[in-house]
Amino acid sequence: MSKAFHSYKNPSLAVDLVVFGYHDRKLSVLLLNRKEEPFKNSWTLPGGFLQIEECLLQVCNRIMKTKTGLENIYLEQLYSFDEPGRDPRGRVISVAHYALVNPQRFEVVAGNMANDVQWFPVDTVPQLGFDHDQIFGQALQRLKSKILYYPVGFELLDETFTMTELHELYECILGISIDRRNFRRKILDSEYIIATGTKREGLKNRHPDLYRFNKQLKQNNFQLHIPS
Amino acid sequence: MSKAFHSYKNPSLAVDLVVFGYHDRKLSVLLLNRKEEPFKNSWTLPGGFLQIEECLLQVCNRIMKTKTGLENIYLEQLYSFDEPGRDPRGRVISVAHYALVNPQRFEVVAGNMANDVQWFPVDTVPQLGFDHDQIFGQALQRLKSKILYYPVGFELLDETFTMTELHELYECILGISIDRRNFRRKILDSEYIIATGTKREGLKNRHPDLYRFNKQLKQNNFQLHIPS
DNA sequence: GCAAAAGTGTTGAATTTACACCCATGG
DNA sequence: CCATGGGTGTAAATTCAACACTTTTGC
Repeated sequence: MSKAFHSYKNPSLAVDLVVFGYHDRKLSVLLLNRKEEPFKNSWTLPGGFLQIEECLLQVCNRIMKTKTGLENIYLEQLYSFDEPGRDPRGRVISVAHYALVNPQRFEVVAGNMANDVQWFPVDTVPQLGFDHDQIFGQALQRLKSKILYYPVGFELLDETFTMTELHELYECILGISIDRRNFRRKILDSEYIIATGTKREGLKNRHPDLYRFNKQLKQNNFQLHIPS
Repeated sequence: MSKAFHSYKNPSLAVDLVVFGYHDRKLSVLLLNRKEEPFKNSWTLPGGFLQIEECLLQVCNRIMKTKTGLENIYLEQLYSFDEPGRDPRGRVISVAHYALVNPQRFEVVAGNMANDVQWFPVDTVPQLGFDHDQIFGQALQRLKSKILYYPVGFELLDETFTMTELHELYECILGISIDRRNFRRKILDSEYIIATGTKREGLKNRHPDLYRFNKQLKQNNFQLHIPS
């Protein structure tokens, strides 16, 4: 290594996670109640520091597992936050990521660093510690944009789902109402989903068709238009 | 500070810049020829390490100035790259940014760290050192997507410009041909540009109207559709 | 047979595309 | 007066938006 390479002091590098889940027809985010200062007893995003040998996705997965008990979930890098005062303990740069989880399939567990772990519907999120309000807002914005042209929503549903469930998910995330029939046509034309040939049983009304996400999708031919 | 806060060794934090310029009807990128190992005499993106007290945009601006002589240019964060082997000197995580420059308005100068600084048309970029091929590719992709819904292209042109110049810029960046008349209508309807009322003089044909970017733009009402 | 949710199709409106003519300028 | 590039409009095709009836099921 060159001498110059060592002559820099480095800020701490962290990761913060915006974990979205869809539960009871509500989009929620997973928050931790901190057991220690700073922001003791405040709600914050799960996060943690990077060890020298780890890569970012590894850190994310480690934090997921140890702080919330979740494993094997959809993760995407969001943005790096570097405001000098963002962490009162010192200079910390955080590479924020967001994750999409189907909460039915996982049980969340508070790790020993937190008093509590809880899902908050996105419209009832309390004020968060650090700059996590900003990170959360940006993640929500990203999710809203991305769902319009990429089938990211399927991560939030079960393996198979009905058209109505997918429709409600879109309305919930975007916060608008979308014509049921136009939505169906749009989604089916895009070939993002495939009918399984089976129907959901045990409902008191007509049994709806079940679909699954088409993983062998060649390309993005989906663009949902939202009325302004 | 808590004890835990100090117990992490931190990787070096760097910034790499993909500087785009538009010159002679070509989209170009600014590359540095390295004077030192690693990748001595190879072309790379300009980049540098973050000092403990700097924020990311400050680093970008410092590198711009010292390595290329450019100041006061459009900058946007792209992505953080963290492959463990990406820098042979050790563990370096790079927060890549991209920049848009009007090369007419600036003279590029090689800093004392580089043999040479040069604009390369994006379709003739040589193989780059580090993982800079990947960073460059991702930046180009981002620029192509962004120009479809955000008036980012104006940073590459002069303060005032003709419709034809803007049209050619779009065709060049997207690598497609766009109907001149439909493009004009789309752009004018979006109110992204304002006619200055003056015309470009001194041409041998009809004098075209000059426009400027509308900086008091309320919202994004622009969406360029590209035929698939 | 009735209430509740799911499946299906059509029509008018808006947008996009394709395309051609006239105008201003310099030589 | 002519060659070159710049300005403008219209008609057809496509896509989007709005909307209503029929089917299946459990009770």
